[in-house]
Amino acid sequence: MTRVEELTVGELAARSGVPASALRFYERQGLIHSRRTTGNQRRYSGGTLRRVAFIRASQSVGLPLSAIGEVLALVPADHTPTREFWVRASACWSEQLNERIERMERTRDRFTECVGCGCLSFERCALVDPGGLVT
Amino acid sequence: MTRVEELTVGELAARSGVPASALRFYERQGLIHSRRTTGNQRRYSGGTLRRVAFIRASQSVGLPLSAIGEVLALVPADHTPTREFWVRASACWSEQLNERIERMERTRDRFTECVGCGCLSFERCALVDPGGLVT
DNA sequence: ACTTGACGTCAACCTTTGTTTAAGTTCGAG
DNA sequence: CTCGAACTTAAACAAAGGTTGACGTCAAGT
Repeated sequence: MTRVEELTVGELAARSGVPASALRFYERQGLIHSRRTTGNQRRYSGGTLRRVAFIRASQSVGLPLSAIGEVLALVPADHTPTREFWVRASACWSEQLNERIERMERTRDRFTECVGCGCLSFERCALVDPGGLVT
Repeated sequence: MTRVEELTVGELAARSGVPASALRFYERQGLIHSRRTTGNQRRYSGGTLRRVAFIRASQSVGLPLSAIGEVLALVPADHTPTREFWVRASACWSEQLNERIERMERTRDRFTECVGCGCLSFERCALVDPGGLVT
């Protein structure tokens, strides 16, 4: 009977939907961790599933692995993280997401405005370097 | 006196704020076009400034050059594009932007919900593969 | 014990979006 | 005409985020 507590790469891959190659890559990058069997195979704790889900969710909104790694560094790898860890991590993301959403809304509006206003003068109109391009 | 009608790479770079290397790259990718002098130097039409602005604005919201190229293919390179071309291009972007904004809002809410609900079970909760991860 | 599928490492490769460098050519002001 | 600044190309390099392949080992079923 397989312990639910520990997963092989393959199992983690199957459960998380993330290719094993990517999981090994994440591990090389220090985003997830494993213990090794005597035969040098990886064994992931069940909590790793959560970490992986967090990684993919974060990626899906455009965050780079490096940023994700920084946040995950705050989440203990071994023992189950307290709720607070995830709350903090999420709060951090919400902020970033809100910023991005705002930026996109601004840009969308600018697009519409710029074309709609008839100026069509991209050189001087709001569309050009609205702060989003330079930043 | 310099014609405003034609720009060298350097001038286009200065005016658009985009490095000449990037402009040459865009040209290789077919996003912008130039005529060549007898000495094989590039000369851009004034309208290229608009195309470049469009490219950067589009990029700033995360659209890949390939997608931008497809839309720009609809905008005539030589004669000044009719207003309708830009309207169409913009409409296209608005749609995509709205989609992305919605996706991000959904993800943000899921984050909050997931952590807030106390389940913290990323395996089964809404955060995991909300459709945004697979798509 | 043997076979087979999953696992291990390492290096090479891929895509995107450019930048840098080297070596050589052209432009245009004086 | 001359001279420096600006231009040309091809190719190499970068960084992110992995994938693929080669080749070897481990573990589980029969």
